[in-house]
Amino acid sequence: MQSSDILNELERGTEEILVKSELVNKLNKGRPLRIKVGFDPTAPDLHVGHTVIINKMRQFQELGHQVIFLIGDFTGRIGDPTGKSATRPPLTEEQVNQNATTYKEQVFKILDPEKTEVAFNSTWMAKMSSAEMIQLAAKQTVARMLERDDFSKRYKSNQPIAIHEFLYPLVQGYDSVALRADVEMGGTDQKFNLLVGRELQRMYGQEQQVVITLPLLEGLDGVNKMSKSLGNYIGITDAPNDMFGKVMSVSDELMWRYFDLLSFRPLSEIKKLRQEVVDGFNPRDVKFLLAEELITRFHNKAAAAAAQEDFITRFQKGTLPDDLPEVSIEIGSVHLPIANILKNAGLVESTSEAFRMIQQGGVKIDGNKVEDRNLLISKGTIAVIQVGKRKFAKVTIK
RNA sequence: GGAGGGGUUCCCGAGCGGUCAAAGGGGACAGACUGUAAAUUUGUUGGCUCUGCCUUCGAAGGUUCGAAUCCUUCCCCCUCCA
Repeated sequence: MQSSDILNELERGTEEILVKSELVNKLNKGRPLRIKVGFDPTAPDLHVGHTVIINKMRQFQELGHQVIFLIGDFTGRIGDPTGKSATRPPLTEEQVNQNATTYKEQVFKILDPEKTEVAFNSTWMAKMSSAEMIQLAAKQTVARMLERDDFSKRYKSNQPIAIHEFLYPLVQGYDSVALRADVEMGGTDQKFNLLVGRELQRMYGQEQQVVITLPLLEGLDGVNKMSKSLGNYIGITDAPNDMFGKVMSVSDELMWRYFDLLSFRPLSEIKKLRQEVVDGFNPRDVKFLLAEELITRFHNKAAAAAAQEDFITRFQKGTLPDDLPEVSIEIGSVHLPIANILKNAGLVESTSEAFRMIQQGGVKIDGNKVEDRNLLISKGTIAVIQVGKRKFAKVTIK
């Protein structure tokens, strides 16, 4: 591959490369570059939003570079300055190790384990003395810290900023010094922290790392960034059917964004698909392709095909899938009102919710809408109960 | 240390003695329409042994026939001055 082609490949899907000419110089050195990417140890359940950067890491690996998967176990104790929570309860070493294992299992679905170095920043940070920490803190000013977008916003709008939050970028930056990183990648929200790494490296007499930022992927709602707490994510360990459903529920607009950031298809092919949709091809079927690609990546091809078939029988033809979750509940008496059955089967949160669902016509037993909210279900009944479009179970009443 | 502002249901935010399970918005969920898309539209959004009852408005006490609303103490958050 030509070096200009390599650069184009690396640039694809990135938000910003600071500084591009430095990256070119580094690439021309002909040695494997050290590519640092930090991860938070508290959230080891990855969703596809995280994979945007992991895909990029893989790309570097394929080009022969050294990827460092840094687990911020020390930083995790400080708490990232999101403004949401002040301090986090410290994780035990055991928890960190367990999370790290979970991480690896997931990440190695994309990365090559042979070419990945896993590091923990507590390795060097835990040894740092208070005096050294203060020296580190002395290398940046409050004014500089307030340049960070969220800090300045919070400061201006009278939101609290705790002192320790200033330490977070410093520690993250110091990691780059400790690892002698050539390149550090992160989400656009990480830009400030990544740049602090550059400055600290210079102050410690090292060659400065190149900073590459990648866009944050929007969640299923298309508005907020994908996150577990918002529940708008596609988890990479999600079951094939769930993944398929989630991809299908994404808006047409957002689908293209997902193609850009998650698909391994060449840009030219994506462009062609767009044109086909403009010419009248059903976007739903293009979404099928995306779902298929993702499920193949995180599960396998057969699972992808099965999920698609299941989806078609379930939603296009309206029949129920074969592998319904089965629930059996025991009741004390001869029969129980439907509301309680729904609650006991875990199909609704409360009997009040059950009543609401019935009232709104969202409850079906063996395909028949339940009209009577006081309907009694007798012992020995076996029926497929459905609440809304997505929740259903084969319920056995004992 | 001083002065002031504030804590309301998933979130924002009204309410400031009864008509308050608490306006309005957001989100979410359900129905219609669809392509499990968008847009639109109708409705729901504390719990229960459900047309009634029970528990909620930072916490605990108190005043009152009656408190989210008044009083006391406590806890927490923010701002300004020093």
